[in-house]
Amino acid sequence: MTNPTKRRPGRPGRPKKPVLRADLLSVARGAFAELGYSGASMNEIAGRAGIRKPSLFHHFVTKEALYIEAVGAALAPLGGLVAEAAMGTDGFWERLDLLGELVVDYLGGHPDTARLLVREVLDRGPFLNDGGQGVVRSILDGVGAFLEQGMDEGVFARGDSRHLTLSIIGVHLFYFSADPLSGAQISHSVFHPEEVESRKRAVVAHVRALVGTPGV
Amino acid sequence: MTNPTKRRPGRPGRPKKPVLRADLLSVARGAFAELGYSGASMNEIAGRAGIRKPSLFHHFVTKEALYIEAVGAALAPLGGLVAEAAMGTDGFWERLDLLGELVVDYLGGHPDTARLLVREVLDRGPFLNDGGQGVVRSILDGVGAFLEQGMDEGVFARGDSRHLTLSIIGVHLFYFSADPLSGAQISHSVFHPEEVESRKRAVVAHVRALVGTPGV
DNA sequence: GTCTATACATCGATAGAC
DNA sequence: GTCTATCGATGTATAGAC
Repeated sequence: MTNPTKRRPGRPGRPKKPVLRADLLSVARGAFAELGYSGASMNEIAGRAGIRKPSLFHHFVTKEALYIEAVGAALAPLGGLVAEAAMGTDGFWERLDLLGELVVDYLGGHPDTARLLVREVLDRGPFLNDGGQGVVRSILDGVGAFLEQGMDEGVFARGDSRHLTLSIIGVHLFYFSADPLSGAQISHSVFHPEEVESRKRAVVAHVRALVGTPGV
Repeated sequence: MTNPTKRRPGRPGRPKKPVLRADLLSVARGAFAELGYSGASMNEIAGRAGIRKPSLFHHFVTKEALYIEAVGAALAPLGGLVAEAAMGTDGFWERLDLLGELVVDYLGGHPDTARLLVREVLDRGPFLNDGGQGVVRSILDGVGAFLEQGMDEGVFARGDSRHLTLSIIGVHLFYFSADPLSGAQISHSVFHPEEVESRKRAVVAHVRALVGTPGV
């Protein structure tokens, strides 16, 4: 065991360049989005980041802690967008369009987010109920409250805001989470800036049409 | 080892009542929908079915084979619905409404299906490209072709059928795959017959609104 | 057709050298 | 802060008794 003459290859030592915590979170986000929580192992994530598994455990005490921190950072901005739109001073339709554009920009600019969010919903993960007072549920409730607000103002027909909210969220999330299925017929990825602009125009029109639906 | 006098508890033997293959597939479907492919172990599935792991391997040579057979049976009927609607002789709007109602009825009547299908898309599983000539892709293409047909007939404004198709599918799938998030504000599950009827009315109205969207 | 027992890989997580 | 080495549990899959 304690044989100082026999040196094994790849002996430990001082790291040339310690990896940044933010880089680890980014890599983890990609792995969780691609493989899911169960499918993404700590060994896989560490390998993608260029370090070994125990080094990853040095930065995050458990796999769950890594997941919560990685996904939480990706989801938080979405709640902010909804809250901003609901508190705006413009007319309802202007705020509705703006919210749609901001969400598409965000999901289109951060390719892991929609996939992560949908996985979280399917898995009934920690962000549905507890983690940070339920980020996912707050996003959902925020959209619902925003739509109720428009109904209260008499801007559009009163309908079932719950069905409307879930349909709108479905329109937003499925498209970006289903890549490359969504982009099967186009030349470049759905996350290409040009395609994000195209989707943005479509979503704004679609959401306007949905919200204009007579109550059912 | 070979001690005939010492009998262990729970020794093997003839099964009282052999489990049916269809029951195993049903149980596996539920487990894959709930836990995902990686999260659902053969041990877990066997346990839910009331047998042991090696007995499950006797019916299905690998975990992947079990998954493919279980999910394939759940997805196939959806493709049939789309194909039927596209070939109908009624007017376009009638066929559009009927397709929406049939799909909601199917997804609402088979609680695992939407969740399985969305997981398959997120995982880029075997049904996206190969398994049975790409069931998922054929469903997507079928809806797109149906919409193009309506445009060709001049029934509604020509728009981007790709965006339209993906938005409509998002409306259908997210709602049922996000249970119980979708049913957070209602008293009973989204799969309760009464709630399925409610969703059906909403979806028909939403899809009509989406399809009536001016081209973008 | 079901079982016990087991092979072998990988899982999350830890110990301790450097 | 990174590493090698290892732990115990669990993963897929198999052998062979009944």
